[in-house]
Amino acid sequence: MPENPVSQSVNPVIQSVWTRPRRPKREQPTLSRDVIVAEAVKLLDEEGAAALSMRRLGTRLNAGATSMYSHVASKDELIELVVDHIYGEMEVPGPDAARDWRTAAARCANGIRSTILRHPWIAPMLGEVGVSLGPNSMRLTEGMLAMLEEAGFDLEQADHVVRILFAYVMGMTTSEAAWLTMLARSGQSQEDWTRKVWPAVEQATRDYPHLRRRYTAQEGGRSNEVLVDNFGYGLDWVLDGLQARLDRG
Amino acid sequence: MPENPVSQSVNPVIQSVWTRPRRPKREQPTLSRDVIVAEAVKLLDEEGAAALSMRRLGTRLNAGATSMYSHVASKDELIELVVDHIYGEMEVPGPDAARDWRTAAARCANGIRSTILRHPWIAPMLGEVGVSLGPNSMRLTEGMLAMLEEAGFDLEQADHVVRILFAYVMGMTTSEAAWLTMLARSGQSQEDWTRKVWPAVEQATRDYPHLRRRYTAQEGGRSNEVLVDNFGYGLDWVLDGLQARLDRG
DNA sequence: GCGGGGTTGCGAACAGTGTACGCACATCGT
DNA sequence: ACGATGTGCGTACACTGTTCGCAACCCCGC
Repeated sequence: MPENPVSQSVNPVIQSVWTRPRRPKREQPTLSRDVIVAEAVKLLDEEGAAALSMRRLGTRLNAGATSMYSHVASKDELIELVVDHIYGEMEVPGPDAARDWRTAAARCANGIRSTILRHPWIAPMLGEVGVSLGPNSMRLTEGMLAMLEEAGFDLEQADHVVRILFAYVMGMTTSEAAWLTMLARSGQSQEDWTRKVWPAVEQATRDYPHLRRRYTAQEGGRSNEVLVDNFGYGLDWVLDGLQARLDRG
Repeated sequence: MPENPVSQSVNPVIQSVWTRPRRPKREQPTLSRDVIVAEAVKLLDEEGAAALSMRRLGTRLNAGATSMYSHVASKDELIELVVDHIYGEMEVPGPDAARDWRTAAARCANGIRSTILRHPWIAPMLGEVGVSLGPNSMRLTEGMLAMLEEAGFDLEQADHVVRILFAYVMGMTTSEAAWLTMLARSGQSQEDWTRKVWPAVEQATRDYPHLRRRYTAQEGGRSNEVLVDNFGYGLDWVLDGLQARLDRG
């Protein structure tokens, strides 16, 4: 029988138009921006930035490779949405936080830091996306600006402060996130990894005594508390400067 | 005459073994790590990060697509080399800078900033590469550490300071670089671009009065001086905190 | 009822990617 | 003179993002 040349795709032997399984009924639009973005975040959390491809995302959603393009214009746009989704996880300073703006700012900074460390793949994306008009990112800066103005800064000062604060947090957290992702990619523990590259470090620091002393001092990698302390120090310095500026008028 | 089909792959008709042009004589090894990295930097400067592909790089070097793999293990490794090459453009504080560590640190920070802004594509790469053992990156941190210890900080403090300072500089400069690259990609001037997206901004800031006031206040984008001032403020704050810590012991 | 827009899903196809493999050749140490 | 070594490169493979056109479904006006 049937060399039926109707073959319309993978399997050249097609039984008949009548026996061919109909496409599964569409109960309701299964795809939407929200579920796409949510699944992308899940994929990124589980497998990292390199694993995000439209095809993989599609199969995870039981969808075809190109089915997302009705809801999202391009992969870059998807990434912008993902970034704003993560902004949405960050805590916004409430309106009454101006009473103690200093702890409110520190709290917000720490919140941003831990959000990024929960999704370390976001750090390079933040560098590529830059300033965005996403609603969540705007909510965050709006909250910050409002709090600072309430606390006595004028518009320009508050603008500077927000920029400086965010820059510090992003810079500090980006390097922590890079360390985390490299560790995750190697699949080893901190101790294993440092033990493994130790000879290379020793050889590379041959001509750099201070660096060598630094590495030997903190052998086995920085512990989490050390990192938090380090983050807190710099944050305090920035907030000190901020306070001085506020007192000065 | 000279339809000399130099290629034997594209054109299946091969005249003869004898008439086939011999491969051009190799005068001397034309490829090396250095020329590859240098050309990669040039390509990145001219066309941005998205344009860097092994094939394009190869053709720019009059080489085949895969000829670089004798000198460079992978594209990721090439990027690490490129990053360290850029580190090499940054000014390292000299040994006598400890006399006035504050201006030395500020000078170094400004140097890092302007180097990054000269190569804005590097910002996301710094986020992906993280800490590296490249010689130039080590020279820089070694110089910083040495200067700070000379100035009176102990090892641990100097470590903190370097990390905090770099974090601030990277964070601040990354957002500036992102703005620059987006501008370059759109091919428009600051004014054109802001004018063009203004309605979108106006609509997006409907519910965010502080943000809207901020945008309207600095309409037409931040000028260069404003950016430098902004960078300098935060830097001063960080250095103030640093100074206080030094005075306290 | 019953068309017909408009939207959503998707298979195929296209141009372009990083890179593994193996062959041709040049160079060099013996 | 001859193998060992290392460099250049054509080919090939598995993927990538994205376009296009077609099929199926929804809803809305008749």
